[in-house]
Amino acid sequence: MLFSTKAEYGVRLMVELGRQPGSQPASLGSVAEAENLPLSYLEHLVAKLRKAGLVTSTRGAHGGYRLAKPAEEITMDAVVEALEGQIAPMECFHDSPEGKVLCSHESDGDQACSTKLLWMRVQGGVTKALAGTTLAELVEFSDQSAQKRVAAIGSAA
Amino acid sequence: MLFSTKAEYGVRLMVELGRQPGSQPASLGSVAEAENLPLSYLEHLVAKLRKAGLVTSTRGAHGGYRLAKPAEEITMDAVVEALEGQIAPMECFHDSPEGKVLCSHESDGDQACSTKLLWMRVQGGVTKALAGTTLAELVEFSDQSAQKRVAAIGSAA
DNA sequence: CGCATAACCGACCGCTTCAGTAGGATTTGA
DNA sequence: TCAAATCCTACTGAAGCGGTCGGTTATGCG
Repeated sequence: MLFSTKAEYGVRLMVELGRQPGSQPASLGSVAEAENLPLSYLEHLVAKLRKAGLVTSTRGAHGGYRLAKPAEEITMDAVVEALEGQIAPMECFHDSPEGKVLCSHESDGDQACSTKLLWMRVQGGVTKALAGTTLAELVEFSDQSAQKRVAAIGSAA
Repeated sequence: MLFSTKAEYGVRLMVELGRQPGSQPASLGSVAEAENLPLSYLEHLVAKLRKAGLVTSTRGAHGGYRLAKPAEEITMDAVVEALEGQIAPMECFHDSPEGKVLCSHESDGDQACSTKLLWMRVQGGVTKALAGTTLAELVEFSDQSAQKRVAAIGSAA
């Protein structure tokens, strides 16, 4: 598996917040119930999202979480990275200060290790997919399928 | 990390075999030395590659491993999949009998879970990168950088 | 004020995988 | 026969995953 359930649960959590009308905060409890996920585990995940500045929280009664930005401005690379940590295909891959991708096997100069070409392409494919998807898209996507369900029930009745 | 060192080491191993002149078998020991990797660990990896039909082996003295097919016909999705197992972005993702990708959260009908769109795109990006890269490309890539090194040393002397 | 409701925080736990080691059995060329 | 090699199984320490639990703090409401 490329990603663990942390990404899965976390994305579902974000979508649920995105579905919330207005900017009303949703309690973790309600999210956990809606998505059928363990509340105490979600607490860990939402903490990461908060530290990454993707959600804001209000404490106390009737408190909860809401998106820190409009869903259109939240791309999924930020969400997944907040949950899973730096996204790289391989351990020896990290962003250098100049933003370039370097393999730790190329100690100095322009010497390239044999796998670099491959991981560069994989990295590109993944980040393109993640950065090219906004939370708003996922919210709309899930709304559509919900409407389908309602329509099906309606026509059956 | 998307992949473990199993993929890294395994790909390097395959490249090393691809660099071998003729169809001469290379012993694991020589590969381990060339790539500076633990021999006893490579044994596990090469076993997976052999079971996947990517390399063939000849036992006994002067034995070793060679590619089962020309490097041009070996795509990296097969290699990585042999080493890491089925490549899917998420646990709930598996190929259905008809080849379609299904999420186990959509129990029946056309109900889609909110994350499906995202993982579909990620899956597409990764498989496109892996299936679109042949072992021959990586061999050529590593040969080029080796030539660069030789040239650099030559000009320095 | 007091209480319920929530966010917060850290410790712990069983399980699986990772990365590697160890030891031996088997096959084969010289 | 011996050395070199593949092959196979079992084991291990460390780390991450997927939670659980208990407790603390903040806040709205009656």
